[in-house]
Amino acid sequence: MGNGARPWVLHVDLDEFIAAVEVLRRPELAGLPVIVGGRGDPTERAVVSTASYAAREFGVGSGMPLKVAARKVPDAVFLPVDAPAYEEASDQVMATLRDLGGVVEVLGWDEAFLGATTDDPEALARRAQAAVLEATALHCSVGIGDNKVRAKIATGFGKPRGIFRLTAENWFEVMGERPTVALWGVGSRVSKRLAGHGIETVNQLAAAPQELLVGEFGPRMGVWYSELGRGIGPAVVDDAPWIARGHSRETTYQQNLTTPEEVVEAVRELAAQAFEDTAREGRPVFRVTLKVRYAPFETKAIGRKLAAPTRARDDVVAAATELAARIDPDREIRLLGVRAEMVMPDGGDPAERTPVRGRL
DNA sequence: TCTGGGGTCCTAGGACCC
DNA sequence: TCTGGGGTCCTAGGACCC
Repeated sequence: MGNGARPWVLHVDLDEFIAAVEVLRRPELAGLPVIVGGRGDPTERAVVSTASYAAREFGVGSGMPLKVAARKVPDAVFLPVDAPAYEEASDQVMATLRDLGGVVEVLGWDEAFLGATTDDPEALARRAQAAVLEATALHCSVGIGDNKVRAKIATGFGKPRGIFRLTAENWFEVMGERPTVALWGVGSRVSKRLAGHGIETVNQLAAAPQELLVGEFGPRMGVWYSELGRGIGPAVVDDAPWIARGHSRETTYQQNLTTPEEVVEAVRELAAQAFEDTAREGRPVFRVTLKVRYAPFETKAIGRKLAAPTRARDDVVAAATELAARIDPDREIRLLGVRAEMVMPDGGDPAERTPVRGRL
């Protein structure tokens, strides 16, 4: 064989990342049900960030309300979220991956794509696992694919601590009979809309006429879902530094806000905080958006483009305050958020953007 | 059973202009 | 009295991800 080397996409995903970082600094917690979320108080309104595998055996998972988790595992260890600690561990992991010689595209605290040309992607995957373990004492799983979609989905079949390869060759064999919601980028809503057209499985999505999907989801998402069903997706791993389009601050109140005064005060505070995040980057704010969650769970967005881009805190706070007047004062408010956008939503050439969701 | 906080991107539809 | 077609910009809202 002259050279079987070809480009591969690896998706590296840390196992129970946040819980694992906590266990590293508190070894006595190893093997116990550990649940990290909110301020670590399971009586508060907050959700699970990560549960250790021991806790997952009781049915606890990310996104679950802490109160529910506590009911399932009353003697679990509940810990508060410590973002700086996870960022530090994450930085170490990413630096280790970069040393492997490929292109690293960071997706979040605990995952990254690794693009490399090799004739033995499994060997590279094992090297990545060993290097990360040695540098950080953290375990990870690796998905190998001929594009990002397949690599990302493959990782799930490798967990924990494993490696799985998913390519055009075994795509339908592995994914064909699975429900569409198993696809990266298809959630409960889209899977229900697909089911409305009789599309329940990946096989059925792959066979569906593209015009049908475009009619249902629009020109971009329709085409995207059609390709997703066949496992088709972008294969270019891009290590360009990530630049945030905007920053937001939001808070869920332990007691619902009930008076206009409380609401305005909260909005001003959140706006000032969101402004600080943008100011730190020295970029102007183009647009301000308010997010309101009325009890029990109805979300509204109220936004406005600024007359002129601004770098002044007072402008951002004033715009948010003005928008706050449109919040219904007769309803109970359980969450408020303010987002300051530094790039217009339609900024950039749409043709250059791939609708892969989930970038941190 | 009760739902975080940080993001990204897409679409529908109204306003406005020629 | 009845009533174009096309384009752009903007807001609201939806959906998804970690």
